[in-house]
Amino acid sequence: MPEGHTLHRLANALDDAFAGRQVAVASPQGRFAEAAALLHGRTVDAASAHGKHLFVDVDSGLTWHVHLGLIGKFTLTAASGDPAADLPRGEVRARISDGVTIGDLRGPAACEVLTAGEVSDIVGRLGPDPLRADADPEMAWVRIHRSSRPIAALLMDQAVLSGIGNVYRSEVLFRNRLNPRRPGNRLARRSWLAIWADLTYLMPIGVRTGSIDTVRPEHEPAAMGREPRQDDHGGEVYVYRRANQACHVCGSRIRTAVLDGRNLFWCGNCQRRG
DNA sequence: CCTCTATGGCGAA
DNA sequence: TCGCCCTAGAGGC
Repeated sequence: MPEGHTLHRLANALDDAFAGRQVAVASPQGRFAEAAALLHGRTVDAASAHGKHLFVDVDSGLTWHVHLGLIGKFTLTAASGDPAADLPRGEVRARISDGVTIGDLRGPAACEVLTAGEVSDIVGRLGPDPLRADADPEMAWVRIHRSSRPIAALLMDQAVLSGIGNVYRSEVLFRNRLNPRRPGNRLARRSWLAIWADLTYLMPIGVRTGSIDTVRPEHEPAAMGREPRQDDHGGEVYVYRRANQACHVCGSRIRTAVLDGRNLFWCGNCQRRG
C-alpha cells in the first residue's frame, strides 16, 4: 500500500473524518500506549502528509506522526454501534475514533507524538514531494545532476524527492523510456523535468483512486486484447512485478534486478534514453 | 503447520 | 550490503 499517494489519500480521509472532532485514542496491544495517552481526548485540528509521512495535529499543539513502513496499514471504517462487532481484529497498534468513524493502525514503522520543532526536522530532511503544491523540482535536480548514483536509486531516496516508492520508480522510468541505471550526473535535464511532470500527473490519480495505475489508454487491456491485471499490488502497470512477461509496448521480456536493495523492473528494449 | 513475500527504512559492519 | 523490524496473505507439504 504505502507510497506517497497512500499517505496523502489517508491524510485526506482522516481530515474529513476527524478534523474538529474530539477523539478517543487507544493502543489495544499496549505497544504505543504512551503516544495514545498524549492524543486521547484531544480535538483534531488537521491531518496532512509529506512524502510517506503522515501528520495529525491536535489541539494541544502536538502532532501525531505515523510512518507505515513496508507493511503498515491504516484503515478507516464506520462504527457499527455494536461494541462486540467493533472489537479490534489482528494486531491493532493504535485506534482513533470519534464514535462515528474508527481508524485502525497496524504494523507502523513509526507511531509517535512530536512537537512542532520535531515535525519540522523530519520535513526538513525530505526532498520535494510531487503531491504538494509547494514542491520545487529544482531542489531535487540540484542533487540528481551532481550524483553518480543511478536514477533508479535517486528516485527512491526520500532526501532527493519524497513519496516515490518501488512501484512509481519503475513505472515512471518506463513511461519516459529512461534507462534505470543512467547516473544522475549523466541524466539530461529535460529527462528529469519529464519525470517530475509525469509524477505530478500520475500521483494525484493514485490519491483519487487508491491504486497505482500507469498504463496509457492505448496500452490498456481492452485496447490490447489482453486480460486485466488481477492482483492486489495496484492497478494496471507496465513493468512492476511483471518479470519475464511480455512488454505491453514492444513484447520484449520484462527484466528484473535488485537495485538499491529493492526489486527493479524494466524493459531493456524500450528504456534506452538518458 | 511451514516459508516466503511485500508499495520502507534504519543501523551495524 | 546485510540483517532486522513490523503484519498478513499466499502457497507448499
